[in-house]
Amino acid sequence: MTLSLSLPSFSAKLVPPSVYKAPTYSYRQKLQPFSSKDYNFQHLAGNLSVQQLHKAISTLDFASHQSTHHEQLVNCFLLLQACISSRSFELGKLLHHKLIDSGLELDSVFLSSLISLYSKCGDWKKAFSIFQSMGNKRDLVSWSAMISCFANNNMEFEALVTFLDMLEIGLYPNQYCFASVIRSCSNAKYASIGHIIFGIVMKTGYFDSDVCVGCTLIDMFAKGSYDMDSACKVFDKMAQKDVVTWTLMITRFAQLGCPGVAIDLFLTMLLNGYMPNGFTLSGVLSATAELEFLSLGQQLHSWVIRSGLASHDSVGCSLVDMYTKCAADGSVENSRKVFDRMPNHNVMSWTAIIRGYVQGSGQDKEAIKLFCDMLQGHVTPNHFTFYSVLKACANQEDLHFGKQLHAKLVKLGLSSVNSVGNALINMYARSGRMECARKSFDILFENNLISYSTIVNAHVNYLNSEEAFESFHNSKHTGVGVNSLTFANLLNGAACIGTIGKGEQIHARVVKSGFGSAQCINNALISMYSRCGNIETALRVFTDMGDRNVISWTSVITGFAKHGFATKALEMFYEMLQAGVKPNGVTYVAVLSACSHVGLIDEGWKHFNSMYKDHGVVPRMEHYACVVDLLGRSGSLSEAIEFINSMPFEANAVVWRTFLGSCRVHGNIKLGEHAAKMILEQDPHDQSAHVLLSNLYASKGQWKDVGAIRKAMKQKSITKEAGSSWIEVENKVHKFNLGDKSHPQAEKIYDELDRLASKIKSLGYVPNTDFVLHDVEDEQKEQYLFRHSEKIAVAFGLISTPKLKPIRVFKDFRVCGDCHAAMKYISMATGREIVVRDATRFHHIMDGTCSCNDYW
DNA sequence: CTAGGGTTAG
Repeated sequence: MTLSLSLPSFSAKLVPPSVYKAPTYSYRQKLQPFSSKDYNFQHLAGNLSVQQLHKAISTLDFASHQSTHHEQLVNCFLLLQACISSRSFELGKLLHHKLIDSGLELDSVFLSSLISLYSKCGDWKKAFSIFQSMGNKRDLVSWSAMISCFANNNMEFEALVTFLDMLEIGLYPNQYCFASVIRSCSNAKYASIGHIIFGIVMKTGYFDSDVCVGCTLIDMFAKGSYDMDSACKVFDKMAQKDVVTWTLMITRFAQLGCPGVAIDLFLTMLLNGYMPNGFTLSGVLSATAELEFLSLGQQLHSWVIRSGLASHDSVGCSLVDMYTKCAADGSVENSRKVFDRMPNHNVMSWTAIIRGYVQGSGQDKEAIKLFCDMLQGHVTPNHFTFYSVLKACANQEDLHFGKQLHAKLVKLGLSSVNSVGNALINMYARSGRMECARKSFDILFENNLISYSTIVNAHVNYLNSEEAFESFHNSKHTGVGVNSLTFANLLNGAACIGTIGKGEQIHARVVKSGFGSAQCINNALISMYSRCGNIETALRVFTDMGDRNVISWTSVITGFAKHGFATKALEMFYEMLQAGVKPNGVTYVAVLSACSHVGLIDEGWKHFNSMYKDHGVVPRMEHYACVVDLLGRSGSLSEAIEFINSMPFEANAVVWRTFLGSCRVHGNIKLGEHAAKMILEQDPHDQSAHVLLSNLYASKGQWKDVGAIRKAMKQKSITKEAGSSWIEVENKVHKFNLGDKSHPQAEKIYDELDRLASKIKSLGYVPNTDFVLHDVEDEQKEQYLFRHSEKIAVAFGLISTPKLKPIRVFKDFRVCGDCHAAMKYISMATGREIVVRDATRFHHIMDGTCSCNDYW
């Protein structure tokens, strides 16, 4: 549906305000006490409690002759107003039904209020039927009420059409009408119409004279186009301001990521003599929470108590939230105190405290308990509540409760709401139930970037590379709630898989979205390009970005390290120190691994010794593992084991696994067995220990030992995960397993493999059957080698990509030694550059040599 | 009579 609106014909229909006559009729002037002697509505209507209202309405007696019809109407009208202002909509409806039964005729004033009643309780159909039944009794007020009703119920299109219809019949809009119609332009879809109406409002003068109109305009810019500049211009030009205006500006700045500005505005507001109310406080408290500005939060809290605003619902919620977000140690104590002292709890306060337990302290069991308490207290959870509880469930080993919630959510129709759906995806993905995760994704109302980023991350964690981006391809950028973190997540997904095509697409979206300068995005871009094999572009992003932090530097150093450019990595490291950026633990992992990838043993030692001494970074297990790798990889196995024994804490499986890897490379069975023993002591089911040791035996031809390990694995029901390789061609990821024939072009691929085999043999390639891990005849061994997934991926790359482009292959495990050798020959035979990323590093293979110098 | 401001999220 589109709405076309052209300014000339539109304004030609406007009648000047003086022509329009406001109704002279007023209920206020003709108040009379109603039949029941118990209530003097004239005084009480505004202050009736819900119980009193209920009694008054249920005891209404229209048959009584003590008062005239008009007096009865006047009093009913007051009751209706009381119902609306106390949000007792059910009572309001009861009143309406009683009036219908009484047969009293309702005038346009009364009917407009009824439209408002139904509008506010969400029953726009009823409101509309009243409006339609009014026929020619419709006046400006009833039109305004109807427009407002559509705006309230997310029917912007209908609101705008109604507005146009009203102009059509020659009514001139007043401030109420403008406020409603502008509100429906807060939807980004109608931003351009909003600008036209803005122009008209400027001419009418309502913009200067009416605070409400100004407020809706501010919101139109803030909500519809995230355009705080224009919002500020409206704010500055407004002749009249009040608490609401200030509050609006404060909350919008806080919501749009400028909490500092929000707090400044709050102070300016105080300096200008405005008295903040509950809404203001809750807005500024959110800003405070966002900045984790605890001391200001505490000051505001004491002010809240002194000013008596503590009983304000949303202030309580904001305080609960502020204390959880500001607690450096994640404690919920302060939040809990605020929560317990709140006079009444609603969905929001329950959700705030539950969220506190989940996010702050990770006390998931307590969060689930609170959720049950909430249900017991008959408070209905909303999708935010479910979001938090599902997060708590995701951390439980037993998904029983989580599944129950899922069933409940389906019944409530909430499972397709984005935030809930994302929480479900997360919950299932965490426990590896990818099918359930996928189903939760498929039923989402709106597959926006955030849900894509959730499912992509979920798949990435389980290395379902071909599925991860399958859906991303068609994703639409809805822009709703997307922030820099969304993009960073997506980039991380692309990086994990190594799909540079998707990575570039996301990069383009980032640029379009205006998040291009965000530091976390640039850091993610550096990492993405480098992990996808394009270190040059990674470096360019790094050079071009304005504001670099440790993460930016570390990302680029890691990039160089992984690509085997140790000297470049170390140069960057020194440059970073020169720039005055303090290295952290991750930086040292990058530096040490750079050294170990090229065998710079002395340099590595130097940094390991200086990290604490010169930069105060305490070496952790992973740093020790780097040194073990540094020594072991270079063949100094006995030094490595000496180093392990001298560590200040007991080596964990990671360290031993690193060492076992070195034993495999250098063929040392005795030390390898020891390492495997140490790993299995910590975890008898460790898969890598079994596989590495078995491979070590196999390479030495000790088939009996290989068999023994196989048997042991079978007994412990440990399965060997099959390694796989993948390659991206024309934006699609093609994944291959060992001996894979499932690809549609399998026949062509295997033909190419055969051709390659004979071609490279003539160049001197000798199959290295040490890498065949089964005990079979030599001839068969050779065939086995040519079924390796990395060779299949390379062959596919050769037949399906243009000649000049490098072939980028990814493997989830270490590349096999024979494949590595074969690829060097293949690069010679075909003149193609082959880039391989395996579990540990990159290999750039060209003209028969590899950037790793066969040291890896 | 009809209009403006609030919490929680990936």
